[in-house]
Amino acid sequence: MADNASGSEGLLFLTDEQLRKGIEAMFFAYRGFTADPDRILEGMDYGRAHHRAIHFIHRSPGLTVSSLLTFLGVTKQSLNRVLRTLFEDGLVEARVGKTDKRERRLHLTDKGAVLERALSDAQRARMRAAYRAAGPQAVQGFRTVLEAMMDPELRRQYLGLREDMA
Amino acid sequence: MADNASGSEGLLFLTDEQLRKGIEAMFFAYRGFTADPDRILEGMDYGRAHHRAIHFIHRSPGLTVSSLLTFLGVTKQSLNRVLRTLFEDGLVEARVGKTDKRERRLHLTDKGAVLERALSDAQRARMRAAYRAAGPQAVQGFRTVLEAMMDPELRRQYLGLREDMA
DNA sequence: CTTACCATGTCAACAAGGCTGACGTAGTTT
DNA sequence: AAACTACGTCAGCCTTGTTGACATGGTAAG
Repeated sequence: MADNASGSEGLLFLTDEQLRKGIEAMFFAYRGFTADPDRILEGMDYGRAHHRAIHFIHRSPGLTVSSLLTFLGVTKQSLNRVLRTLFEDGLVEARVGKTDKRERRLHLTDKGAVLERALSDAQRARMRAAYRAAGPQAVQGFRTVLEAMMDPELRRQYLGLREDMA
Repeated sequence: MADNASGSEGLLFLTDEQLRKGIEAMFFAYRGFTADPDRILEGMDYGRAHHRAIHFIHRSPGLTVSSLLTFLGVTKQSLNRVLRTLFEDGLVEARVGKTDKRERRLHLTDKGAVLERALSDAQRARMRAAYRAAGPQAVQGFRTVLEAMMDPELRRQYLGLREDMA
């Protein structure tokens, strides 16, 4: 298929075929994206849901349950099942909020931090390799497209917690 | 933690922080990516697994069950549960292979094609909007990074280097 | 200070979609 | 005839999502 004409001011390149390629790229890449952490978790009593919780608790220490809920986009019952095992196994601890004592602010324990490290090291290794192979120009584009693909609400979440840079 | 020095010939920009943002971008963007088809499927008796099967059958009409299996990366039992309902509802039909009669070559029916259209129209609309907003340069980078992120095996599938399904 | 929300946990039941293991049945190959 | 292959299927289990109802203690507003 000669699908050229993807000139530098680009509307013409948005053929259904091009878009389908993008869709499949997302599908296959996401599989790779989750593969390494999944491999680590397998055999332990944890799964992808635990990984996600651990990730966000690491990223925002002291966040509340309801904040975590909106990041993850699941029900509290679903999250609670996960959190409970993380408490029991001593990977996460909850401290009562200072100003509002109803809140439980979540933190990783040392033990939790160890697992977090292992998981994110694996995931970052793949991301780093991909970034290296693609180059900084491509990375910029990658982030731009992903950002544009998010629901506005989620994009706000994503951007809202950036501490710096663009 | 001043992460500056993200020079233009980039190795230095691969800080953990940068990588973490890439990871979260994947997470949030994938949610958006699946949101629209999910919305269509919800209420019907179908889910994301049906969407994936329909997608690949549409893309490669006449593919065999085992080819579909390797694209999807699930077990035959899992796939079969999905395929069965698609047969029963007349969205997909199987034709006995000409050369090898053990094979069942899968095709969408007209009815199946209608649903495929609805699903992929929704998904492409989002992809198209993101591509437009980001520009062709960014799209190029997007695809490059995603490709680099795939498992080698899956990348081969994606690039279509192994389609001996005739 | 009571009343009404709010943050969180929990019990119960259910569904989708993964998985393993074992077995069956045609059709193909040797 | 035997062995291998493509596919289907039964049965059971797991993770992770859902809804609905209810409990508890903290906060805020009347």
